Order: sequence, then structure tokens, then C-alpha cells
Amino acid sequence: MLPGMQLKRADVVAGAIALLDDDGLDGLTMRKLGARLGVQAGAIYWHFKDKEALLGAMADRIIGEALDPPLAPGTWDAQLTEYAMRARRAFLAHRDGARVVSGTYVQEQNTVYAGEMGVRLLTDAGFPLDRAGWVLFALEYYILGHTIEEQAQQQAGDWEDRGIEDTELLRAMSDVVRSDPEERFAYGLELFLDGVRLRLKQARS
Amino acid sequence: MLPGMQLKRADVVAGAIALLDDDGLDGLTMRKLGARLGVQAGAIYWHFKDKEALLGAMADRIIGEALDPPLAPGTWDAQLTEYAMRARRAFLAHRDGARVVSGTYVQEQNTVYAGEMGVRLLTDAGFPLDRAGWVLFALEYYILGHTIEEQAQQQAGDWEDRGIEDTELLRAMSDVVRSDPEERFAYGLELFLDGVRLRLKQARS
DNA sequence: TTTAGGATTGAACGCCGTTCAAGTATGCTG
DNA sequence: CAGCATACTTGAACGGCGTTCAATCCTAAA
Repeated sequence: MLPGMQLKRADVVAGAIALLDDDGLDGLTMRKLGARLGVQAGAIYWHFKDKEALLGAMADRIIGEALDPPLAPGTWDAQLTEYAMRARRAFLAHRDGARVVSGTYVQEQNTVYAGEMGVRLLTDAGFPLDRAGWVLFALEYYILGHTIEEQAQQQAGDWEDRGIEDTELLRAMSDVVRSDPEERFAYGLELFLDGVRLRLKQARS
Repeated sequence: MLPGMQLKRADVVAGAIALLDDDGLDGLTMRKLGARLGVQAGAIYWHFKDKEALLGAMADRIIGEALDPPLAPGTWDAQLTEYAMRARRAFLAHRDGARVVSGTYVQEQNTVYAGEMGVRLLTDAGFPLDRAGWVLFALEYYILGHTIEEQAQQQAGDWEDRGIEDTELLRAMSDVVRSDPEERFAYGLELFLDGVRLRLKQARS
């Protein structure tokens, strides 16, 4: 909590994220991180209990990038769309970013704040508190799942190279992978939001 | 492809899944798997190029569990719901099952078959081929994201233990985690399907 | 019985996360 | 300024990991 300490912790996280961007999640080792910080690997363990705690802090920082600057005022669905788009961008902005966020299950500052904001958005729109939570969680599952697969595709070889039968259906699926991921993301998001809008109307009538 | 070979490969996969169930993904090591199969670790590398290939085969086997027996005939949305529920159950049936499926990006038999089936379902319902692919992918992202988080929660400590401020909103979120996961899964699925139904109506008119 | 591979061994290589006694720097107190 | 507790780092080690590979065993066809 002291400024000196927090700064040091933040430095470790910054270095870890830089290393993540360069070498990916598999290349993110304590020794390499130590070297980048000009320090032995063991020294990191004074700042973080273990690697998982460090990954948690990294995840929270990545989520934080989606929250700044604050969302512009607007309708609940426009704001939710904006948040989802920003979260996707923040995850994709770092190599294996989605896997880092998905792999950790922490409740740090930004993570909690994002949750609060989302729930408030939906309750203000008229959703009951519990359903708002469910909706928000479902949305987050979609964002995470989508970005994880997006980043997995980036690294893996292309879809169609293998000598698999050239069905019309399979061709369609390889077309899916080749289509613009952002557009695809927005499409699935709209699908989901349509369902939310429908339920909101039903709740009001 | 020869029967002898395939049997051996299948044995390795079976042992690997049993070990996964016992010790989790982090406990799934080549040495322990070798011990379980009564063999040295290096022997596995005759059957699989590396650990990732083995994990791919495991993922395909888990997905296969969701496809058998074949879906009962019915409306497209009933069938899609049934498939999603089965996929969720199959993932949850194995420790870290969702992470195993998510972590691999392969196109093996069952994975491809599941995709074919889903696309056919939606095109038969009246969706254009490309949109059917998008819808199916979005659905899979949701299923994966949801089950990954479900299994992460199972292991991690409870949500509210930490000394975080007891906001009404935060309380609501911890209630979410405590609610029945299957019901929550079905809710998000219905949200999504409502959007699909809406688009289907629009496409027909 | 010989023989050609299919299948496995056993040992090693380099790397990993983590621990810890021992050291060094830092900043507060008197 | 001196003393000292505390904050931080070192350097080496531990056990375990995925993977490789020459040597070896096993098995089924000739």
C-alpha cells in the first residue's frame, strides 16, 4: 500500500506484460522476467507470493485498460456494446491476453470495478439485480471465449491446410475463420443483446 | 490407422483422461501417465508427436462424449439447446475438461463432426451458410467460456471471503456465483437463442 | 530360425517454479 | 552521525517438467 512498494509491484507487472508481449505466455518465465528487470528470479517472490499471483495482477491490469477512459454516457445497450468492444481490444492488445485473463480467478481492483459498472448499467436499465448479474456473466463468457479462440487461431496454422474432405459445410467453416473477427464478434454480441432487450421488454410489460 | 495402432493410441488417450480426472491438468505429466500405463515416459512419444498432440486427442474424445448418442430429432432450437447442454456436461465431466478443450485448436474427427452438425442444423432452419457458421462459433464461445469459469470457480476459494467492501452490487455478484450453474447456463443460452430466433424471422420476412 | 521393423528403455539435456540462508541497501530513531 | 530494524536481493540449490535418442527388446512375417 505504501507508494514505494506499490511502485515496485507495478514495475514488476509492467515488465511481466512487456515480456508477455514479446514471448507469449509460455515464454513468460520468472528467470526471463528477472533478467528483464535486472534482478534474480527469486527476488520477484518478495513482491508476489507466486507466479499465479503475478498473473492475477497482470490480468487486472489488462482489464483496467478497457475501463479507461470511463464509458461515455448513453443507452445501456450502447454502453454495454462499447464495454465489450473495449474488453476485446484490451485482451487482443497483448499476446495471449485472453488466456491470461481467463486463467486467473481473482478479485482485484479493476475486475471488481468492471463488474460493479456492468451490473449498475443493467439494473439502471430495469433489470432485477440477480438477472443483471447473470446477463453480465454470460456476456463475459462470450467475450473471453471469443478472444481466446481468436488468439489461438492467430498462432495455429490455417484451418483448411489439412487433407480433410472438402465438404460444402467444411468450406463454410473455414470461411468463418477467414472472416473479419471484429465483425464476427459484433454479430454474436448483437445476437446476445437482442435476447437481453427482449427480456427487458417482457419485464417491463 | 491400423487396428493395432489405433487401439494403442486410444489406450494412451484413455489413460491420459483417467489421469486428468484424478490429478487435473497441472498434474497430467508424461511421467505420471507413463507410470499409469506401465511404461516409461519416452514411450508415449512414439504414439504422439508431443504433449500438445495428446491433449488434442483428449479434447476430441471429450467432445465425442457430447455427440453420442445422436441428437433426437426436433426443432432446430431444441436440438441446439440439447447440444449445448450436452457439451457443457461433457466438459464438466472431466477435471479441467473445458480448459483442455479450449487450449487445443485441432480439427479431429469429433470436432469436425460437431461443427458439421451444428451448421447443418442452422442452414436447415433457414440461415444462410455464412451466418450459420458465425452463430455456431458464437455459441461455442459461450459454452467454452461458461464451463471454463465454472471449473475455475469449483477450485478457487469462495467469492466473498476477502475483506472487500460489502457493496450491494458486490453482494449481488457473489450471489451469482452461488446460484445454480446449470440454470445460469440455460439462461444465457436462451438469451442467445432469442437473438437467433429474431434474426431468423427477419430473414424469412 | 532368421530378420525387419514396431515399440520401449534408460539416461541424459535444458528449463521450469520455488525456497532459503546469507548478504546488502535503505531509511528511521535517538 | 551512529545504530539498527526492516526492506530487498543474491546465489545456489531442489525436485520436477517436456523432450530426445542410441541402444534394446519384442513380435510377426518369411
